Amino acid sequence: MAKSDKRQLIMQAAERLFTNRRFHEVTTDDVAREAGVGKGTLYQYFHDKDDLFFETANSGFDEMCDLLRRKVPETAPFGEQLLGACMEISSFFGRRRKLLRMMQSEEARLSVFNGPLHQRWMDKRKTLISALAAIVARGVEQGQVRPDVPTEVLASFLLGMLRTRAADLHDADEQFRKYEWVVELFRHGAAGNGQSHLDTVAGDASAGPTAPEAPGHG
Amino acid sequence: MAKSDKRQLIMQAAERLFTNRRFHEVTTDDVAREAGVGKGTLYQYFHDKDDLFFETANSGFDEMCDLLRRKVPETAPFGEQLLGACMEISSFFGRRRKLLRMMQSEEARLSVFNGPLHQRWMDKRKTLISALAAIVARGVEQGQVRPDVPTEVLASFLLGMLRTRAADLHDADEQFRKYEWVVELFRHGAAGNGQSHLDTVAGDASAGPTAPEAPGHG
DNA sequence: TCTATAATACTGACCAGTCAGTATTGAAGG
DNA sequence: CCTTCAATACTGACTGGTCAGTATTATAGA
Repeated sequence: MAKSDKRQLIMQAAERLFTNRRFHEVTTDDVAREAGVGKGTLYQYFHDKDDLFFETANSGFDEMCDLLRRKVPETAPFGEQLLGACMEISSFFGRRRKLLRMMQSEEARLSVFNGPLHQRWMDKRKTLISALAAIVARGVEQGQVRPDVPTEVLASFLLGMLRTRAADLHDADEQFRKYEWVVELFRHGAAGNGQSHLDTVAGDASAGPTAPEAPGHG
Repeated sequence: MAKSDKRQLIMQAAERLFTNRRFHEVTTDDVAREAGVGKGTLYQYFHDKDDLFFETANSGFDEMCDLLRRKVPETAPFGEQLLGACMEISSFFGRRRKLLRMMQSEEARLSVFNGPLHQRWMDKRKTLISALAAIVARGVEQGQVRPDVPTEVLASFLLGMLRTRAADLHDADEQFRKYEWVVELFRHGAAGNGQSHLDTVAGDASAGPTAPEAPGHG
């Protein structure tokens, strides 16, 4: 087994555990057992328990950036890109809801300090925001997005809305949990125009973002 | 000293510590010392360390609901209420940024489980959302908000946008951190109308007349 | 042989919660 | 006023268990 494989293996095990219990409720023995490796091996790949936790939480950004890069067609028109990106992120948040929680929790913690970890976290985050901002920028070029707000700011709000959809609307009417609503509200706001842009979508149940948790762990 | 005073005292000390370090990095000895009480006293007012943490994080909702109730005029027109509510919440998130983080972190944790604490948390949260939803409902009545999305859903997105503003836009251009932008984007979306509603805020807006503006918050 | 690993034993720091004892309060009686 | 007493609030040293990280040994593959 290659080195990187084993590192992956450990992080996956860590994710299964850390997403279901708090940091101090998961022991390194637990992680080693779950991963099927010796306890000492953890320390070959990670400096300490904190490092393992951080790396695990941090990995979510890489995965999202990957998704956007692979799944969103680079040359599509703005509307299509926006919808595609939101679909991918929504789907990710749905599949990996617990990882999202773990990321939120870690981000909340790190934001209090100014250490090197905070910097690394913000860099990763910025990469994701930039990817979204690039799409928004196309919207500006094509005259579909207001040019008077920085694209990064709009991208932050968009990501925030997707987060809200995934995290806070779990009990809301399924219809309004659809990611298309996020796009609709992001583009046209709550005032709307008295006419939903989602006529073709409202009754359609094909969207996937409400799928059950992927890395389930009893 | 009355009983409730001491309880307050302990929670304030707990907030100071828990907002700067993680749960497992704060000892009950720390809290007792910070509060200036004996360790045993903690256990007179809180069942255990978890209880103390929960109560402390949870208190933020009460404070926000209080603010909305006291500061937002009940009979004002929709636009004014919306702006007022956003100002109060933004201000709260600014003043108590670390408590916001603590709340996020706790919410992230609780959402993984289905215990009674989760229920209590969600109830408190719902109270806040309902208060916002009531304002949004006035907007619907007055024809200023689209009637095809439940007010609670819109309220969730609004709260999410305020959260994004407070938590994620800390490095953004100060101009776009103004809570008025949240209101603007919430109402009219990223597509805008090619004309900012925030003439006094948007630096490049060529339109002259100034809109009435609430004072900036600290 | 050499390297990476699993398995597991070990240790020393750490800490939540307890409880026996102390301080404070307030009421009742003189 | 002072004293006594009971009830309540409070304290902090102590304990028993926990656990991160290290050391050791044995094994397997290159």
